[in-house]
Amino acid sequence: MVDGRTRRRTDTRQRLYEAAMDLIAEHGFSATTVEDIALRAGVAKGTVYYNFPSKNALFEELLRHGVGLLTADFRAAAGGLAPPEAVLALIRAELAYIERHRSFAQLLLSEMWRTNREWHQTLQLLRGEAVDVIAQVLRRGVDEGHFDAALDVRMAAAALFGVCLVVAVDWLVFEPDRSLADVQGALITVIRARVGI
Amino acid sequence: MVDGRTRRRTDTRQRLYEAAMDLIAEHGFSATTVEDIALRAGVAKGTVYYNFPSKNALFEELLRHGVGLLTADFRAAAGGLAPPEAVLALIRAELAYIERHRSFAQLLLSEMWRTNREWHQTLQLLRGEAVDVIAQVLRRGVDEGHFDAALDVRMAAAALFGVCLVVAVDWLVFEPDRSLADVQGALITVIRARVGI
DNA sequence: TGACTTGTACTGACCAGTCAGTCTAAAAAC
DNA sequence: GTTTTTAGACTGACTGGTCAGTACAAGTCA
Repeated sequence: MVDGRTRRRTDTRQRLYEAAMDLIAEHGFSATTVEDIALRAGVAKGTVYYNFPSKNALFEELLRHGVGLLTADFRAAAGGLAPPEAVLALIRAELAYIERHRSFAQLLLSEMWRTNREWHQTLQLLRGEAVDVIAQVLRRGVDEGHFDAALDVRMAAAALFGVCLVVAVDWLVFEPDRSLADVQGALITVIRARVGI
Repeated sequence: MVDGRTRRRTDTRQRLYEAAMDLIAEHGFSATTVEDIALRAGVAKGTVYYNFPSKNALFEELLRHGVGLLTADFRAAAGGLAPPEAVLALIRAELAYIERHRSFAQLLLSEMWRTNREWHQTLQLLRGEAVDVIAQVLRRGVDEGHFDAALDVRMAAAALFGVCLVVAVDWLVFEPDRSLADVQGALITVIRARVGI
C-alpha cells in the first residue's frame, strides 16, 4: 500500500509544506519566492513544480491541510463533553495547535481577513468549518441553559476563535519563554473574569 | 500662512495616504505596487518618490499616522472615567475607529504580527502605546477593586484589543450591513456573558 | 523500466526607484 | 502693474533587477 515511491513523494510534499509555512508566515505570501521555499525544503525548484501546479496552488493546499488539522483537533477535543467543559477543551485545543504549528498560526492571522486574493474564498470556507465547531458547542450550551440566552452565538464563536489566535500569537512573538500552560491559565482567567462592566 | 504650495503638497500626501491604505489593506504590502498607489491617488509615480523616500517609508508614516489617531481616541475615550465605564468607552472607541478607518483596521490585523519586516519594530512600538492605554485602565480597575485581582493585566489588555479588532474586521468582511451599534452591543454581551466555564 | 528528483539555463512579465525635463505660484526686478 | 526669475511640485519614460514558470538532460531509486 505505502510503496517507497509514494512515501518519498509524501515526504517531499511535507517538507515543502513546512518550508512554505515558515517562510510565508515570516515574510508573507508575495514576499516569499518559490526558490526560497525549495531551498529551505532542500529540493530543487523544479520539484516544487513537479509536486504542485503553481505557487498559489501550493499555498491553497497548505491552507487546506493546516486548517483541516485544526478542525479535526476541535472535533476531537469537544466530542462527548458537556458544553462548559467542551469550551474549555476547545480553547486548550486551539492553543495547543498554535503552539505545535506556530508559523501556520501567524500565517492564518495575517491572511484570514485579507480579501481580494485568489485563495480568499477557500480560506473563508475552511475557517467557517473550524468556527462552526465552536458555534455548535455554544449553541448547545445556550439550548441546555449553560450559557446566557442573549448570546450572539456566531459572534461569540468568532470572538473566541479570534482571541485565542491573537493571544497565542502575541505570546509567541513577545513572550516565547512563557509556558503554554501558563498562557492557557491566564487566558481562561481573562475569559472567565467578570470584568464588571 | 497657508500658501498654495503647502496646501497642494499636503493634499497630495493625504491622497497618497488614503490610496496606499486602501490598496495595502486589500492586497497586502508586497502585492501593492507604487504605481497602483500613484494611479489611485491620481498622481504620477514620481510624485510618490517626491513626497516619500521609499515605499517602506510611505508605509511606515502611514502606520504612525493611523495608530497615532487610534491611541489619541483611546486616551480621549478613557479620560476621567472610572475603570468599568472606561473599559466600555475603550471598546466603543476601538469599534468606532475601525468603522471610520476600515482599510486601516484590516491592514493592522494583517501586518501586526508579521515579523521580519523593516517596519516591524515601529509597528510594535505603536501598538504598545495603544494597548498601554487599555492596560492602565485595567490596572487601575484591579487596584481599585473593580476587577478580579488574578487578572493578567497585560494579557487582558492585549486580548481586549485583539477581540475588538478581530470581531470588527469579521463584521466588516462578513456582515457589513449590520449596524455598528448592534455589533457593539453583541460584543459587549459576549464579553460580559458568564460563559460559565 | 518508469516514477521521481536534480541542476541549470532561460523567458517574459513586472516593479522599485531614478532622472531629465515640464509646469506654475509667487518672489524679485523694473 | 507688468515682466522676469526662481524654486517647489510634479511627470512619465527608463533602468536594473527580481521572480514565476518552463525546458530539459542527466541522475536516483524502487
